[in-house]
Amino acid sequence: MSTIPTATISRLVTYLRILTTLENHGVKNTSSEQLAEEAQVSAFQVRKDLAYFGRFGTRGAGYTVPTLRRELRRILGLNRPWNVAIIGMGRLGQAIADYPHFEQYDFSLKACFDINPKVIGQTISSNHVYGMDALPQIVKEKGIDIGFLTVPQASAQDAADALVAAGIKGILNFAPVVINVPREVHVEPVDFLAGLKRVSFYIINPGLKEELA
Amino acid sequence: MSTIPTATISRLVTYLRILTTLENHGVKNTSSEQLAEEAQVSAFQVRKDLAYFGRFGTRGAGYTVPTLRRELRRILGLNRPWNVAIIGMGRLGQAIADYPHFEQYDFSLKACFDINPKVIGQTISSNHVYGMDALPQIVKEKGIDIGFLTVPQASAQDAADALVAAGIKGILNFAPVVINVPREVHVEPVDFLAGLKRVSFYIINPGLKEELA
DNA sequence: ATCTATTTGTGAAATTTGCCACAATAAAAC
DNA sequence: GTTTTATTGTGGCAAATTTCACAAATAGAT
Ligand SMILES: NC(=O)c1ccc[n+]([C@@H]2O[C@H](COP(=O)([O-])OP(=O)(O)OC[C@H]3O[C@@H](n4cnc5c(N)ncnc54)[C@H](O)[C@@H]3O)[C@@H](O)[C@H]2O)c1
Ligand SMILES: NC(=O)c1ccc[n+]([C@@H]2O[C@H](COP(=O)([O-])OP(=O)(O)OC[C@H]3O[C@@H](n4cnc5c(N)ncnc54)[C@H](O)[C@@H]3O)[C@@H](O)[C@H]2O)c1
Repeated sequence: MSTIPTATISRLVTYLRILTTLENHGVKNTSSEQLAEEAQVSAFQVRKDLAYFGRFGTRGAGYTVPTLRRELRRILGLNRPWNVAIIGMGRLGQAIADYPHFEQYDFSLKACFDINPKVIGQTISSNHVYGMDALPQIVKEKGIDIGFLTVPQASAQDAADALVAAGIKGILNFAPVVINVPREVHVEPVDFLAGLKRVSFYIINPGLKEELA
Repeated sequence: MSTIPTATISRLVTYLRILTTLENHGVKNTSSEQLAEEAQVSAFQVRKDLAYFGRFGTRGAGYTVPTLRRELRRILGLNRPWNVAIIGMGRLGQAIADYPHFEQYDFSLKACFDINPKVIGQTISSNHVYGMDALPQIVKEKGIDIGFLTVPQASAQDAADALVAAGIKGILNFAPVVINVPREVHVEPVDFLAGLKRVSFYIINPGLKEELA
């Protein structure tokens, strides 16, 4: 298990989602073939991705939906609660605070932060908004693991530094900029404008899309 | 120019953003070294990425910021206006309609759509909300190229089918599901929950992050 | 109990992507 | 005008990733 492709982790998330949908529909068994079709990858790929972590199927019969789902949740670390905080309670931060689907996945919004005195002290979706100076203490007290960075581009590095100093372990970066953090902190970009620009490129270069069977 | 890595396109978007920031700060010249540092990749990578599309620098001197920026905008297709529509005017759709930074990039929000009779006919951020039956006609009339898919997971495939039937060329998919479209339509996922789950994995597996110099 | 039909798990090949060294070349210094 | 310095552009190599073929194993049929 020396190294695992990033793309594999992304696909595991997709497989998990498909398994959840199957389970909700009462489906008991599945196969690499079915997962592959839903995820739009090859069946080889599904099996190879799973093989990085162990053996989860039975030859000739395929996979048991609840079992594989449980295993993938364990592999991805989703079988434990994660405490998250939002940094920057502007339009996007507020929209995310309103989003009800976290709890369903054992992600729990524990605190909100902003730098604007007019916003600090308000209550947004039944969450108190703290000032940035309270960050280290609240992170420690509430055991916050992950920060959602929803501040303007120009403030993103500063806010990220504050999160790192407070001892956060992962950052979901919504700002359209590459932020610099120590290696032990993991950053995932969620970059809407970048996606839009990629769409632009692929529309004007239709030939450059990789062929799919 | 047979095939260009997807990762290269993502990095070009990053380089463009860096160049825009540099230009706004009045910086006239730059180098693969500087771009590499800001983008957190190697200088080789920057030069290789650019080499797919031509020669843009002068040896010994580096790159001229406005020139390289203009070239990247051309390569990415950002030197022309793009007309976009939002499908699904719930919390996220509304937040995006409010987002003012589109115009700055020659992306123009031309129409909003929903399936809920209570929402249809409303005006959101000075955009009229149309019913889904109006999609084909409005897409044609207003020359809409790109659709933002912000409907619930369960409706995403249906709404995507409607977009495809209406003749849209690209989709930014905010729903947490893999949608199935013909090859000539390009889909970019913007998947917040998937990012969150990847963070979870990398927090519990700190050893699996690729080494960086 | 044996055979047949499936479908997984995996080593090896093929492909893709990234890395690196260095020749080419332009600007600056002298 | 020549030399020095700097930095790009690129061909070849290494590493990572995907694809593939097939042996191993299991469930179900006979
Ligand atoms: N609004 C959208 O639809 C949208 C979509 C995608 C990405 N984004 C990105 O998300 C980020 C936020 O966007 P927005 O529209 O919510 O912006 P916004 O201006 O509405 O909100 C930003 C908030 O961050 C706070 N802030 C600023 N500096 C801070 C700091 N150093 N520490 C803590 N808080 C700080 C501000 O007080 C403000 O409340 C931006 O980077 C934007 O590009 C927004
Ligand atoms: N709210 C967030 O912060 C957030 C963040 C990331 C991703 N998402 C994803 O974005 C999507 C939308 O989230 P939301 O919170 O805005 O949901 P929402 O329920 O508030 O809004 C969804 C809207 O889509 C409309 N709709 C439903 N089916 C439709 C159809 N077939 N055609 C057209 N319109 C249709 C509904 O009438 C509603 O107005 C979801 O897939 C969600 O998972 C939301």
